[in-house]
Amino acid sequence: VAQAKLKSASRSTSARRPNTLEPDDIIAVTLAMARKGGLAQLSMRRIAAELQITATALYYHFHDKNELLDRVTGHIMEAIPNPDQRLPWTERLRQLVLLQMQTLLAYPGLARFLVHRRDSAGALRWTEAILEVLYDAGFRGANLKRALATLSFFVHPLALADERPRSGAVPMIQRQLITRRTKLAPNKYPRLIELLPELADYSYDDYLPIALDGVIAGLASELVRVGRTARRKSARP
Amino acid sequence: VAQAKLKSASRSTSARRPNTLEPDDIIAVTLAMARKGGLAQLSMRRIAAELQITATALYYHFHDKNELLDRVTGHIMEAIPNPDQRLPWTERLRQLVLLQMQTLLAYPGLARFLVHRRDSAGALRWTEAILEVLYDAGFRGANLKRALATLSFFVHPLALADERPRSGAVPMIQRQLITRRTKLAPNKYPRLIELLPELADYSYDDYLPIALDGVIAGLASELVRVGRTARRKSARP
DNA sequence: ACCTGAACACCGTTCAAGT
DNA sequence: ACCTGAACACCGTTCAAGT
Repeated sequence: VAQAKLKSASRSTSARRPNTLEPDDIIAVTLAMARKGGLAQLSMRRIAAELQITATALYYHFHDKNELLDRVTGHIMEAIPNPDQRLPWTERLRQLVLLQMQTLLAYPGLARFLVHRRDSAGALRWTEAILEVLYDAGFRGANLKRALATLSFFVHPLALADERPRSGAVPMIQRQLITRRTKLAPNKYPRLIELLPELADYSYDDYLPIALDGVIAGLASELVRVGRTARRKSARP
Repeated sequence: VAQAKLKSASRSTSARRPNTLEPDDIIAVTLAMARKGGLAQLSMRRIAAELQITATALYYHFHDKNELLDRVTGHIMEAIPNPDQRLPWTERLRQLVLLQMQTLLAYPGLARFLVHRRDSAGALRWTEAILEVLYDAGFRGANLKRALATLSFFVHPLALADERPRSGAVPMIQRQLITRRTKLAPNKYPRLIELLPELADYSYDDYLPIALDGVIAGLASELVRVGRTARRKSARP
């Protein structure tokens, strides 16, 4: 969808000079590459090769790699649809955060870029989307800050990774690997060894929605408490 | 502390051949470099230069960079002290997680390495330390899994970064940067612009303990609910 | 205006060769 | 046993030169 928009935009602006390489073409190609292998795998030389130009030519259109990635990640984050506004805010927030996290996992290196460049288009879009839901839910002032912070600290560990996992469900504690390791140091990880049978091979994906529900429930209880206090205050005078 | 332990270990094993470079010497030097600039800044060539050898010499002592970093990060994570066991488990967990997070922030790139190598000594130490507290608190089986998962999803966003921030308190939403950006696209981030005055310049560090308390409170309520159910079940027959 | 080519200062890693 | 040196296949970026 985002790619199609880019293609038509470049075509209309380059109507007079059809064979000229436009910045939007570079972004579109980079976006396609990112979809396949994530951000971390992108290099100026690889992008240039895909475009059949030299790497240094890219520097004519963009000041540096960050500027190009800023544009690309902006498109990625803007492609995340906003959940239906008529849903209860808890469900709306749940859907939004799951979609955002899915996107961060689909593009390894994206989360790191957004944190590194907190003023990038993608980072602002992430914030804006969450603020829309929180505001409609009734969060204001200090509570809004707190809610935004709480959601900022809710990060899928695999969003830290630079490679896309080959299997769908990534086990947090992989019995094989741990067993090999712990055999080398049997008295270093007593609890881990003892609890391994009940912990082994559980995946992040299984517990993501559960953990998220916990976070949202916490936010909801904050909001209710604030609402009660506000009503009491306004009723007194 | 960890460095002193390494030094003496290498001295005792190399008593017969005092001028020989030991793997522990390499680890000690790498550890010192990591303390100054984080993991992300370490390269085989830089480590070798500090040791006054060639980069390729390192490959005689370690199979690859990951093996060296595995050892180094193991020492880093093992240097985190376990909180006093006599404390209430909620306080114990709070102290542990704050210390762990402080360590991850002190060594940019460490969090990413631990996620990338979930069977590394450092990653296992992280898990072991948390399991010790959760087990003593009374978490078992599915609840233990859930608690561990919940804590896994609690990640400081700046742990994703590769550079240590120069200033102590890093603002999540920096008024200057955002204002510059949003002026270029005034109708793209309506909520962000509207709420900027009340959101601006608040730091992650201010909200970290608050967010953590929320997570721990959630875990505690889980534990209480489970305890009640178990007592009811055992009282019935 | 738009792009190339050479160059610089980096990476991780392999491998034959030296002592 | 322990290390060097050359080499390979990469990086991001600058800058003079071409058309």
